[in-house]
Amino acid sequence: MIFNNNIPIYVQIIDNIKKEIISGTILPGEKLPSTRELALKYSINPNTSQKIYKEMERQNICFTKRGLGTFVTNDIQKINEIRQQMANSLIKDFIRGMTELGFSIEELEKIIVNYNDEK
Amino acid sequence: MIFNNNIPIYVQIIDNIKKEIISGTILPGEKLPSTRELALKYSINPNTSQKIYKEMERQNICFTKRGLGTFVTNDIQKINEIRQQMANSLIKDFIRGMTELGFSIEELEKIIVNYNDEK
Amino acid sequence: MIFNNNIPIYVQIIDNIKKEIISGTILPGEKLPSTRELALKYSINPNTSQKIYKEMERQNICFTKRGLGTFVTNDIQKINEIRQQMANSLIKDFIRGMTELGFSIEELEKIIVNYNDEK
Amino acid sequence: MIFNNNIPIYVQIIDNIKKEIISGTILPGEKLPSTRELALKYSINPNTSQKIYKEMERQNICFTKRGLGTFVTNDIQKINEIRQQMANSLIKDFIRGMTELGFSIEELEKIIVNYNDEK
DNA sequence: GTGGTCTAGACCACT
DNA sequence: GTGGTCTAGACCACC
Repeated sequence: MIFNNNIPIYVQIIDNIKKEIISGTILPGEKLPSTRELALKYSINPNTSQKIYKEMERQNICFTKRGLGTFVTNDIQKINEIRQQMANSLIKDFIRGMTELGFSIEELEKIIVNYNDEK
Repeated sequence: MIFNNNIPIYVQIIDNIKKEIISGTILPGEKLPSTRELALKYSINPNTSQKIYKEMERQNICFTKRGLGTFVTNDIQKINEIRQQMANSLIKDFIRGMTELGFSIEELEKIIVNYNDEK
Repeated sequence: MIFNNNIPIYVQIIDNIKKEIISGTILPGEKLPSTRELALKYSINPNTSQKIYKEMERQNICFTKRGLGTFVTNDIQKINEIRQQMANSLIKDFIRGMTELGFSIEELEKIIVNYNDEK
Repeated sequence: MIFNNNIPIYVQIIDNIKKEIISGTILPGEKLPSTRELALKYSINPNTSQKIYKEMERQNICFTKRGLGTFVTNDIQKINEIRQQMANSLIKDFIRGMTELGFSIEELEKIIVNYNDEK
């Protein structure tokens, strides 16, 4: 994984893990890698792994069982909620940004449709 | 102007000025405020103004005449190019983000159309 | 290091570091001194160090790992390219300047040869 | 004339006029343009013209006759001296720069010879 | 008055 | 400890 230097690494990895959870690559209730494994996987410092799980726990995306590891939440509702949150944030940013650049919603529709056709 | 604490002030102001140029609030070739004026306008330090103009110059958005001031580029092509660049970046991020969350392009179309209707 | 008062200190130091990289005093991929160390080394303000590394990064001479430090590029090709660029710029300026003063290329050859002999 | 933003305009113009004198475009004893004419010619501020002549006078390149204008020195020796000065400065900078980049004098000879052949 | 450079020093997030 | 940002304020050359 290549990191964008302007966004904290831990935020980028959290985002990545969230997407794996939402897309089903990681299932609800599944055990996440240990902090050491995570550190190896992403070539980061174990301290950063720690920070990642701590922050995800704070967001109720996962929970820790002492001596067993960190697990993805079982709450499917919560997972859907996260998906919706992330989507809304993307949509809002996109539309706000584009209208500030002088694009109308009608133009945005065309752009999306054309984008589909190009592919 | 209210600043988002997670993004450097100078980046936010650059974005703002770019939008003023794109929207025609500031015309091609027009003189931009002096670094001191800019500092007053946004309640920032003149050093930050300096950083803003230097970075914009690096992006060929403006140029400097020694002792006279900083001016928006006369190159209208360049201004259009910036608008397109900013738009493309927004579009790419949006579509990539949404598809990673499992949305299809068709769904994106519906979201945009609905967004329009809601208003 | 003694600074020439007519050229910004940060430009002179960049030039110096570039030469250290080209000559192999600093190796590709090697960690550069921290901004604070650089500040001490050259008796400059840490802000000036910052400016130096930022500009060098812009020129793809080095890259930054957050919280770890600034490193010389690993791209040996790039380093050779910089050497060639710096050389070409010197050659061009020299020949243009001398021909403007009315020297022919033949005369330049003689000057260089004599310069060698004088030593 | 296109100015390099990193060198004072007045220095660039002085350099340019010196070259015109050395190359014979402007003859010894010839009247130079008035400050106003010079300002028009180079699209600069008359203050800058003033500064240019003042500095050239200081270097004994020209002299002023009250009410008549500014004239190039009649002293051909002086003109040759300036030529030699400018040349020496170019040569010194070139050789110093190139040796710092690791080029030997022999290589410099080849570069100059090849440069000739390319043309 | 204008931008460019620099110092001094602070605060922050990241590793 | 590392870089990144920012403030405060100074000095300079240039136009």
